[in-house]
Amino acid sequence: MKAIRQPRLPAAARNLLEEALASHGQRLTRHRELIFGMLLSQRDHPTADEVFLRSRSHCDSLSLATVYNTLETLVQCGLVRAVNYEREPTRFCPNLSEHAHFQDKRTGRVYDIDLPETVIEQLKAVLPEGFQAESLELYFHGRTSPKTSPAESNHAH
Amino acid sequence: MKAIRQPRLPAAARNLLEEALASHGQRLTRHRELIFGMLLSQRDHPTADEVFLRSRSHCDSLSLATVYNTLETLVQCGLVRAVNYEREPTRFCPNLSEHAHFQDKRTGRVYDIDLPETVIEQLKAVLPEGFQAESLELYFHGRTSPKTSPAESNHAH
DNA sequence: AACCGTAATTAGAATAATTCCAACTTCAAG
DNA sequence: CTTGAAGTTGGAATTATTCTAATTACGGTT
Repeated sequence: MKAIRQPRLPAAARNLLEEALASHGQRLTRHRELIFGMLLSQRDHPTADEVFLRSRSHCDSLSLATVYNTLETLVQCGLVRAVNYEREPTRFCPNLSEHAHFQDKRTGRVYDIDLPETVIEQLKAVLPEGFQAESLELYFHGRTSPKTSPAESNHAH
Repeated sequence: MKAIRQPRLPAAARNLLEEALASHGQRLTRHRELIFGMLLSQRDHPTADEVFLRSRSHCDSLSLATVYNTLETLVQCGLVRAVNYEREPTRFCPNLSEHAHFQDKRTGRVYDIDLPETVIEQLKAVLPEGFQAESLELYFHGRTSPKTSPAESNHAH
């Protein structure tokens, strides 16, 4: 697991990661740090395979299985959301705020769409008696007009 | 393609099917009629495989490939919606009204949730300039309380 | 610093849903 | 009838993901 030159995670992100892992009884490892960092540094909703390729350049001897394991762990810990469009491979998105997703028909690219708290309330209000939602996924699919379509990453942060 | 005893489709449904197919340059065939009928008669969001098994009992020598083809055709024609939860196999749902889906954590069962027009408007209003949605999928995931949870099929019709 | 036990990682095999393909059949129109 | 396009077929191929069994790393304890 020789790291070639592992990019250091900003302290805030590192703490977030460490605590989220700890609260789920998991250790902070170099791989988890690396992969979480990769997701944060290029927020374009990569697939597991893309994460693998990107991470590989920082750590040889990283296996695809580890990437899957790690992404799963991050999802469990609530640090990352899994984004499933149609029957495309699952994409991953470092969480932070509640949001929906929008996929551009033409490019396949996925964008984050902020969801105001009020809208989320409204959505949950749509459920009949007896249904308790624990999660909610909202997917749009359509076109972006070239003029206004945002750049590669959604929120710099 | 010997039909053993193909259930006849109600005239209304048959017309709907025929017209939707015609408007997309497709023929009405026995298989398409059968499979559409299967979806209508048991609206529990079956997977392709389940549709295959159910249809098999009415038509021997039906192939799984045809089921996939036919379901795809029905989706193209707007008669059926594909429902994708997590990375489970795609389920199919005969359309009619705009609605969301709710999956029960415990049973895995999927329910239709009516979406009032006003809510849909609100949702589309959430999109920033430059995003034009052509479709919208809303997925809930959670628990149903046994008391109030609905029976097998969502809307008798 | 060596030891232990558990957690993490690994490579590769296995799985499962879906798609592809090339041959065959059906059917409507001429 | 023939003909050709559309529909169907079984099986092979693809692909994302999960599983497995073996190895390695690591924190806590002497």
